[in-house]
Order: sequence, then C-alpha cells, then structure tokens
Amino acid sequence: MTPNKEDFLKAIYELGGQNQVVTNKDLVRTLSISAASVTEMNTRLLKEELITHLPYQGVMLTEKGLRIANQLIRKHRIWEVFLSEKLGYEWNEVHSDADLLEHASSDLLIERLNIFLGEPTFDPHGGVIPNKDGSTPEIHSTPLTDCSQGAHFKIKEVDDQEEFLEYLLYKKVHLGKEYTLVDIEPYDGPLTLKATTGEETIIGHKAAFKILVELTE
Amino acid sequence: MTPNKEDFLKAIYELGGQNQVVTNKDLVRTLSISAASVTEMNTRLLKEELITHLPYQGVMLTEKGLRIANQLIRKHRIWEVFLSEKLGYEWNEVHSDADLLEHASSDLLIERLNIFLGEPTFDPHGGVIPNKDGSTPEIHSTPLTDCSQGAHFKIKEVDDQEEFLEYLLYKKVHLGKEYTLVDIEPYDGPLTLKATTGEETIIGHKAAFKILVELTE
DNA sequence: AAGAATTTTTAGGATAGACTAAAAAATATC
DNA sequence: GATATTTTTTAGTCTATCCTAAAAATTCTT
Ligand SMILES: [Mn+2]
Ligand SMILES: [Mn+2]
Ligand SMILES: [Mn+2]
Ligand SMILES: [Mn+2]
Repeated sequence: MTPNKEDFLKAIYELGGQNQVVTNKDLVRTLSISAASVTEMNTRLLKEELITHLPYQGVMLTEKGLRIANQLIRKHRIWEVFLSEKLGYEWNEVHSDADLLEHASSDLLIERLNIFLGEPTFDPHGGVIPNKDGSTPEIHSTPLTDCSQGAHFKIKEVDDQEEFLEYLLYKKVHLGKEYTLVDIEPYDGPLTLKATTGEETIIGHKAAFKILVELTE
Repeated sequence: MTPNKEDFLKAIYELGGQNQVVTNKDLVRTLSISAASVTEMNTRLLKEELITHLPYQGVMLTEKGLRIANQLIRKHRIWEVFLSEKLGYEWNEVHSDADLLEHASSDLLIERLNIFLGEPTFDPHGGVIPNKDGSTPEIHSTPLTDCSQGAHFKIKEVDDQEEFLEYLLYKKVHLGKEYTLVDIEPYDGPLTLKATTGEETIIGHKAAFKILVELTE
C-alpha cells in the first residue's frame, strides 16, 4: 500500500463508493489528476481486489478496499483532533497537515495518540472517527436542507474543505451551535437561520447541504 | 526535495559529511541500498548542489545540503520528544516512527509542536535539536572512551540505534546518570563503571564509544 | 610492482506514478 | 437515427527510485 493508493481509495469512499459506482470523471476532479492516470490506478487497485470496476461506468470499493479507506480516515481524523486540540490549529487549518501525516503513521502510533487524546469520537468538523477495524459508528444527522421551516436544530458536522470552513468561521457557524430555521426558500433558495442568541444568518442552499444537523427538542 | 533525498542527506551528515568525505561504501551500509543506487543519488544531489563529490573518494555536504540535513534532524528529534514525553514511548521505540513523520511535517506544524513541547533542547537519547535555520547549538560532551581512569562523569547522549538503546536499557544506563570510570583496559578492552548508587557495570569499547559524557566535579 | 581484492561507476532493466494526444465507446442533441 | 459532445481507454513518454551484472578504477598484499 502506497500513499497514492490510500488517497485514491479514500477519494472513492468520499465520493460514495461504498454504495454507488464512482465515475472516473469524479475522481479526476477530486484528485486533480488526468483521466489516464485514473484508469491506470483503477487497473492497479482492481488487481489487488480493492475495487470492482464496470467499464465506462465507474468503480466501487470492495470490503477490503472499504476497510483500508476507513482506516486511513481514522488516522486522518485522529491527527485532526490532535492538531486542533493540542497544537491550537483552527478547524480550517487541520486538513492539509493531517492529509500528509495520515500516511506516515504506524498503527501503534495512532492507537497511542488516540489514547493520549482521550479516545475522541469526532474530528474538529464533526466527522465521526472510524473504528480500528475499519467499521464506522452509526450517526444520525441530516443535511440542513432536509429540515423544514420552524425546525430547531444543532450543528453536528460540516464539510471539511478549507474555504468552506473559512466561510463558516466568517458566518460564525460552529459545531454544537443551536438555531431555528426561520425561512427556507423554494427552488434551492437561501435559508435563514436564527441562533438562540438572537442573530440571524442567511446561507445559500449549496452551503446548507454541506452542513449536517440534529433536530433538538 | 523528496523523502529519499532528505534521508540521503541526513545519512551523509550522520557519517560525518560536514567535515570529511563519506564513501559510497558507508552509504551502502547505512541506507541498505546498492552501490549503483548510491552513485545515482550522488549524481542527483550533485546537480542540485547539495553535495560535493570527489570521484572514487566520496561526498561532502555543501552549506545548502547541511542546512537541509539539520532541518530534517530537527523534525526527527522534535517528533522523538513528542513520542517519548506525550505518547509514552520507550527511548528505543521512538526512532522508527520519527523517521517516517519527519518527512510528513510542514514547517508550521513543527514550530507549533515545538512550542507545545516547551521548546526542548535535547531528544530522548540526548541528541541536540538543531535550530530552525539549520544551525546546531554547541555541545561539549566527549565519547566515554576518551575518559581516563578515575574520571567522574554524567551520561549526556547515546547512539540512537534501536538495539543499542535496548542494550542500554538492560544495562540500566540512562541520560543524566552519574558514574566513576573504575577501569579501562588497553587495546580497546572493556570499561568498568561504578554508579553513584554503587552498582558496577562492564561495557565493551565499541559500546562505550557510542556513549557521550560530560565530566563532573 | 604484479596480482588480488575491493570499491565505484556504467549499462541495462524494472516498477510506480504521472503526463499528453489520439482512439474508442457511450451519451446527448437535434 | 445521425451527428456532436463527453468520457474513458490506449499508446507512447517521462521522472524517481530501485535493482543486477559487468567494467573500470583504486587499494591492498605479497
Ligand atoms: Mn480532513
Ligand atoms: Mn492523504
Ligand atoms: Mn532518532
Ligand atoms: Mn526518514
């Protein structure tokens, strides 16, 4: 297993490859490599039985591939907790350093680090940390866009793209914060949120889709 | 700069490449790669002006190469302190994980980690941590083999090979411990040490050469 | 100083990973 | 249903890193 293969499996997972086929096109966009390189990597992972492949359709993770992807995500997220809680990183800063460290961490190191951090359940943007064996704990949060007007909710998880996190920092949206959904416009229109402290925030539909919440009360 | 080149420069440094020429043979042994691969890497590093090369004699670090080697050693040793002090590693366990992490650490990460650790001066086996700019603080310790009979000394630094550290663990030799050199046999013979607590320890000449001490009193 | 032994270099390959350009297949449009 | 567009695959290169085997240079032995 090389860093490249690991990142590739992770990308497939993050594009939904546990349940659906993921197209080469998507991987080209996500990994910023050429289409030819995607085909090539597919061939390699296929030979190792980490993915299944339907020509001209896309790839899906096998059990084995899924386990490796989740173990990498576990490493990534444990590092993110460390960077955030011990080294004082902002939540938008953790991702890129964790993306390198995840490939340079022995299993033993990660288990010791996990204990040092108090066996956290979530990373700094609310992503659940997979178990050591590559399985994932159940979570029960829904995209903000699925809420109906008047709903009370708490922020549980947000997408981990650096610019998006910066945007949320600017909008003062953070994990655990509670809001009421005052208004949601049709045709993928903007959402108006009202915090318990009273201030109102308006965000677009696309951004709201990247925010997972849990209903309260 | 790639992990391989970094490790290569570090190996040259550790073989004395700051002051003397280091032979290909030495690098073959240290890095466990073929002689052909050493020649090849030399050519690459030469083109980047990180080393100077005297054909059939060996290589030395340039200013630039030395700076990179020291910055890598800084990363390595700061990680070793972390593994030892925060994650409870024994001093013989830290090396291999640090050897991977050193290549996956941004400068920012290392500076934050350094502050988190309280800006340590030495790594777990007494190696001095180079400065951020790639320079090295002065130290003033000598190989145990240079001491004369009757000398009182304190253990300051030991070689960082895993088996050697295990051996020292077994011999109950650790940093800061004070001894008297009771006897030193000629012709590279064994040394007899007496700890302040009274127990005597006999070690061979080769091992003693890997232990740096500071005279006390 | 000649021959033996050692060390370094050269030559020729292999593999992983990434690229561009062109061909082939699938999908969308009219 | 024919044509145009998009996506995927194939073909041909490139770089980094590693190897083995053979040649060349140096050093050691007698
Ligand atoms: Mn992340
Ligand atoms: Mn990564
Ligand atoms: Mn070390
Ligand atoms: Mn290393």
